[in-house]
Amino acid sequence: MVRIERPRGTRDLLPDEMERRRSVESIFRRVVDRWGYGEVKTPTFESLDLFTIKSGEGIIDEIYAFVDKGGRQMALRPELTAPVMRLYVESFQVSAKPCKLFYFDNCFRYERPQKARFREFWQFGVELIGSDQPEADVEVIALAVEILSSVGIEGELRVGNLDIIKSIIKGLSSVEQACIMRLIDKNDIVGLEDYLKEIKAPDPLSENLLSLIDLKGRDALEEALKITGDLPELDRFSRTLELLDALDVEYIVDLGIARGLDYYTGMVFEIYSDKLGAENQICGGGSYRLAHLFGGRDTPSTGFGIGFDRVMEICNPPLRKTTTLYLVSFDDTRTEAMKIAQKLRKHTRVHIDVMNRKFKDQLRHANTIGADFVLIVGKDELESGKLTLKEMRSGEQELLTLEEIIERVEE
RNA sequence: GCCUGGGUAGGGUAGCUGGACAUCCUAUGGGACUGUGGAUCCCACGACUCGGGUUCGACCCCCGACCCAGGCCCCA
Repeated sequence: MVRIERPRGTRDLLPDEMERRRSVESIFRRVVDRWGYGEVKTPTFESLDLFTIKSGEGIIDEIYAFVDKGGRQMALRPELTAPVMRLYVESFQVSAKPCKLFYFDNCFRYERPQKARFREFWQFGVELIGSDQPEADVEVIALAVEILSSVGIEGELRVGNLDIIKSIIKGLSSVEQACIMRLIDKNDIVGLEDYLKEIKAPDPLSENLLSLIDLKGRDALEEALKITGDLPELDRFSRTLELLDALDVEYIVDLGIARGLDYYTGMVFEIYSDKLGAENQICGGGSYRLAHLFGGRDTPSTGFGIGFDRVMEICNPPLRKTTTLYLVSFDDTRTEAMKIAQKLRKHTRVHIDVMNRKFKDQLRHANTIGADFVLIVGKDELESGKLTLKEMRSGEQELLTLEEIIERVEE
């Protein structure tokens, strides 16, 4: 017999873990609801084109792609921004702006699995569509920060801006620009220097670029101003940071972050945790333009995706404690016991023997599964109209009516 | 795709530079035990990741694959 194994990079999620995940999920949902975002769900697979148009070369070779029986090129979604924007173009283009959407779904990437990196993983994210104002950028950042802090995660927020970098290299070809952005994203400074020499970029450009991406922290903006001169993008970025300050959102300016996906335009941000291993980014986002690529009008948007599995690695969500009742019965009282169990399930969690175990073994089993109470439904009890409720922890028991029992277990 | 370290019952382990039915703990199911759990005892269940090679003989040595953990890369 061949044992079928779980596909590489995937996980089975067992009841305890699912309970933790549902707890975090419901906290996240509550936050985005308070901010007025509506949930959307898109298909698990889409046309391959949706992801190859603008997500960048990087994503193509890690996509789960296949040809369906009709000969169509399809792909399991590697991320959700593109699908949500496709959905937006189809359904929300003429709706009131801004359009505020959130999602929580699984994504697939063909990568080498390691700590907090899987081939099937979950993303919780939002897209704020229709505004290119700093206020929109700030709302999205602040929301990301609040979602994470709602489960006790205080990550390191880094905020950057691609417009500023792009203003310096706008004279270069688009291929050269893309290549430069990729090297910046990789933080490959040596590679970047080599590349600038290779394409014979003018010296001032190279110098400016290299010093710009090196800017980090408080003074970054002023320094950038010295390098680039007055730029409208700089003003906007300044306003963004001002608003973050006003909201007491802590951040580090980092003009060296570039993001792996090619569709980002202006503001970009990433949130890191020091509690994870090599895969320490728990959130990434920024402003982008995608709608026009999917047949819609050119529309500014801002969004982020949170790596849900990474969040689960580092947080301890509150778990709801439900009183567990184990109903012990005998051959001659089984039917009645099952009826009683049905009634009690309206009030709490109830187990009943389905193994035809003997009395003592039922009790033993109630103990091993951690039942809070055992309710004994025997002939004597049924005749008296009361049932024996035993508290497992203390071992104390008493005869009570069904109503009294309900009152007790609902406490 | 690359690097490092690993794969023995459901979980945890012992055995090994080759020798008979692979050790123990735990979990699970049953019994001792006819209406009072956690203990104890007994029984059952259940594994050498897979495929080659070397050998009279491989869990052990060699090669490869697969999978796992961690790192590179990339990302969430």
